[in-house]
Amino acid sequence: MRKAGSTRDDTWRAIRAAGIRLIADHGYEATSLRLLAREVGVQAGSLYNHFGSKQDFLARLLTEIMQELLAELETVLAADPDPVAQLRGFVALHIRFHTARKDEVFIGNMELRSLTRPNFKAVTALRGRYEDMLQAIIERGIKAEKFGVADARLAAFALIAMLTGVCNWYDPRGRLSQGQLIDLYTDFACRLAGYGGR
Amino acid sequence: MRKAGSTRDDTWRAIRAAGIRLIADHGYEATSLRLLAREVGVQAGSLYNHFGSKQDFLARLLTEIMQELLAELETVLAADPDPVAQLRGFVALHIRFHTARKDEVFIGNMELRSLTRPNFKAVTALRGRYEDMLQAIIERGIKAEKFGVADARLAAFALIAMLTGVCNWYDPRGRLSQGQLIDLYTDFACRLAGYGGR
DNA sequence: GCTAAATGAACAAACGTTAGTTTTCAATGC
DNA sequence: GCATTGAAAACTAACGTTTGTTCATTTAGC
Repeated sequence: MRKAGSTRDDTWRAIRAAGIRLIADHGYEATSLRLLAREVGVQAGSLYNHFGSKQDFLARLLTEIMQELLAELETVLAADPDPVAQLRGFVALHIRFHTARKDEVFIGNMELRSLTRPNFKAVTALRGRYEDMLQAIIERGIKAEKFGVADARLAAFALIAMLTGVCNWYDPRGRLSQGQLIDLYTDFACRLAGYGGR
Repeated sequence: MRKAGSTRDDTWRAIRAAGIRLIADHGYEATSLRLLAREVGVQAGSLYNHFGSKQDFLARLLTEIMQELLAELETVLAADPDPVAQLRGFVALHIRFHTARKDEVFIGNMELRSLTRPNFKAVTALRGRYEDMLQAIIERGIKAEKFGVADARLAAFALIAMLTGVCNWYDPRGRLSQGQLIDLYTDFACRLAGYGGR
């Protein structure tokens, strides 16, 4: 049987959207395929027309997220070689991404542990590149005598952790707008990097 | 049947230790009571002599952790009323706690979602008090004209997120010692709070 | 008419939890 | 100091669900 007006892409998008929401709410392990299927409006077995296994599904979600984040970061960095501009761009991108696509980023941080070893390695490799890119910005800023920190790698970790925290509490209807958040966090980031100009 | 030389407290400590390690490694949902029991050297049913349910067990772990962290913070704050000293004390305590008891803190951050509503509310209330205490330090620092930040609440969130990040990657055999970490993060925190003296 | 997407039923395995039984510990009375 | 006893902590076995996944079948799209 095949549903009227159903195409591969439409169904996949519905599965993806429901999966992200359910996993963000209940966690990967606690999200059963039967619940996911019900949310999509389909039987559990039908999901296997769209992924090989539950584990494949998670790996695909997390990989895509990290790849998109990396691609956007590369665009930002290509726009201006100046370390100060790049740090500002990094903060703005990170906050925008982490507020606009909160659920996806949230599971990207929380569900790494649910990946099998090979999938885990693949996704954390992408994450490692992201960290390395921020570290490189900071190091070039130090060479250019714009930034001043004792340990660029630790500063990168501290910055990312600080910025990523927003996806734990951000509420679009909350006290602060996305723009305000970017401004405030940019200030924090510049202070942390030891940037005098601000 | 009762094992030779087994007392309530000994077994509970073993269950607690194994539970923390297993949940930190695989997550709460993915940690079965049979695996936990095997690790303790006991049958699955025997665990119910020590907790009412798996959910009770998790709630107890997370509550105890937060209570201990809060108690230690209160001791630190009582030692010196000066906001600058308190901020330094906060950072040192937080890093010490998050490196020495990495696994416990890790599950304290990750497994909140696995708590039932009432348990969740109880634990996040404790966490809220922790955040409020840091916010209060910052606000008193601003009044004393030692600190300068536009938004004390956001600064508190940013600080805690930054510091809590260490439990995601800290390795006791890693590049930086606990003492070095505290020094470097204290510097970051002071910068973030806009403290000129440092 | 061929392929692709959906169905519904079934699978074995694993889950949290309970019940009844057995063994040990610790306190009591002599 | 030794025997008795009640409670505590462990065992084994089983329960009813739920889980991820498979398979043969049916139907819609190109």
